[in-house]
Amino acid sequence: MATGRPTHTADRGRPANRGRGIPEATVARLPLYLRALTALSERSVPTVSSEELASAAGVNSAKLRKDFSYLGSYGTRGVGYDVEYLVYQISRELGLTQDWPVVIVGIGNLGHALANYGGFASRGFRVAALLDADPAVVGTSAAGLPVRHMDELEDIVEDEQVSIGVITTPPGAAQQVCDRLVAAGVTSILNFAPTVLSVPDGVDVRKVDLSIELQILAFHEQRKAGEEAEQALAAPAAAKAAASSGPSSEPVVPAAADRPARTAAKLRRAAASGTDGDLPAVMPA
Amino acid sequence: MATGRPTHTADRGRPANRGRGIPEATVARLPLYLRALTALSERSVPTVSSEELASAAGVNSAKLRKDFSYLGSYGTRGVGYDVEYLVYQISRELGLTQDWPVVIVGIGNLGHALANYGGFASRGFRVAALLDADPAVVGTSAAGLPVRHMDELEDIVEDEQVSIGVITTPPGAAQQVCDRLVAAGVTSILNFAPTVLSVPDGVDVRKVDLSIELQILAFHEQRKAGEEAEQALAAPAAAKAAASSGPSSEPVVPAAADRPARTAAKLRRAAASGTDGDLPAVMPA
DNA sequence: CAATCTTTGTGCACACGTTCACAAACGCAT
DNA sequence: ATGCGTTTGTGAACGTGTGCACAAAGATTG
Repeated sequence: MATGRPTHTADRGRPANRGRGIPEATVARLPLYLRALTALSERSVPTVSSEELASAAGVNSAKLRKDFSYLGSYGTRGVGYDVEYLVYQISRELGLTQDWPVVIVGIGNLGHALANYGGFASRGFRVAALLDADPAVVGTSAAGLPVRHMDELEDIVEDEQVSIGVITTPPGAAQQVCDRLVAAGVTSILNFAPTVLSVPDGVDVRKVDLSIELQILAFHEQRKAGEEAEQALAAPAAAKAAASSGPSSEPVVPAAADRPARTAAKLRRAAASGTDGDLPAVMPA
Repeated sequence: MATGRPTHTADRGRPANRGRGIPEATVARLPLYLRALTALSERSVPTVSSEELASAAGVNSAKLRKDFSYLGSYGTRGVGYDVEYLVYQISRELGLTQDWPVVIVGIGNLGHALANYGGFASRGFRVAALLDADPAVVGTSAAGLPVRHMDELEDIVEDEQVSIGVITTPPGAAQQVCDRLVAAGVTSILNFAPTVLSVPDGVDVRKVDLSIELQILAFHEQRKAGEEAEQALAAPAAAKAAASSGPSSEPVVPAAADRPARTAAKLRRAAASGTDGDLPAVMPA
């Protein structure tokens, strides 16, 4: 998911995209490349081709080359990219060569888990403080850090120069916490609460929402079930046609036929719901 | 973030987008609308205009109307949309009117947190089982459910007709777990491990990665710091020009000037790193 | 029933993102 | 030094997503 950057105030007319205007889609992929490159670096691989790296990162090689072209020309034709150099360039571009203190607000199950998360400490991110409003939680510790009270938020943000905040509170408290973070000087927020946050210009918000991800998966799952149901209806006729032709012809049976369990489950599901329920069950008043 | 749907096999030439082809971007927003609508429904609001709903969901109203137009024409001109009816239509479109059993594999801190997550149980999603490979974890319980051993995976997926799996294992185990899930019949995977998963056609993967989100925020944070540094350099001249003109004219001081803490922190940060480090520090061999 | 007001649904233009395909550039062997 | 194989960097075509602006459609009022 990506929350678009906040309409970029003071955007003096740049020549379309050159100079420093790295496309948002590219920025979102740089961490992916960086991870793959770091793995290569640990195996002491000196250079890598766009094809190999693209495969490792799960993207198209042309896309990867274009992405890198926005950073400058760091490859060598006929050879590929220097792994170490690319790691450095991407790290620098992403701002990972500096220290990023982060506060986590809301130390419930999720906040606790994030505090312990390994991927946090790496890449220049450092948990500066854990905060919670609940007196029962304040004073306990998580991941070796004490949970401090919300009232200390402003002081911590100022003292530690925190510019990134992570919200893992219940949805009801999220906007309030967000406002306090912003007022204290935080300009980037990662929101795990299922709430739409409103922030002033110049503050970035990205959201992570388990429920939304599952709903998107469910949509595609339902669509797949519907399609297989259609294919199942069309299959007998096709099979019959195939049987009537010579044995040298390609089998016309749908590819899904070799996955009995999956297909069976989906068909049962498609039968259970209306599959193709184009008729509205209730009309509005 | 969005993992594109797997190139949609059997895509008989549809007239561009009509019939059932809801754009991916629209699908990703439907859960957002649904949440806002559910809140309105609980407050017994009968109808809502695109403007109001768009504001609640944090999107443009024209976009929202276009999104709804893909589902059909469920609004009434001059009035707006019937809240209850829209809730039903979106739920049906997303497949939330049916039951979606889900398995969570990897019951560490994060898996534990997700099992307890409230947004899980709602909207038709049900945790069918918690799985882990570690004998020390198997047998314990989380969120009232027993943690079962990985070896039971295949039986559970078949018995409970699970089609969605959530991976919260360490990165090293993710691909292996993914393969087993797919082999067992799971066709949608939500991956929390920082790994690129490869799956056969017809299987959807979506990923959630804290580290990537933070890196994207860091990039924009760095960019903002650089811009403010530029403005700070240009500001004195502008301020001088403003002072020389009459008191009735608008102040030319940049908007950031009323946020001392934020600006100060960023400038310190910009000074610490190269801000505009266009000169490469090391050249490749 | 006509005039007016509100709000939807969508045509259109534009911005953004993706992919193909190929010339230019480089290493290496002969 | 020349030629050959490899791989980058990017122009161009295409597809997707966004937002404006407005006609059409319904509600409402007199």
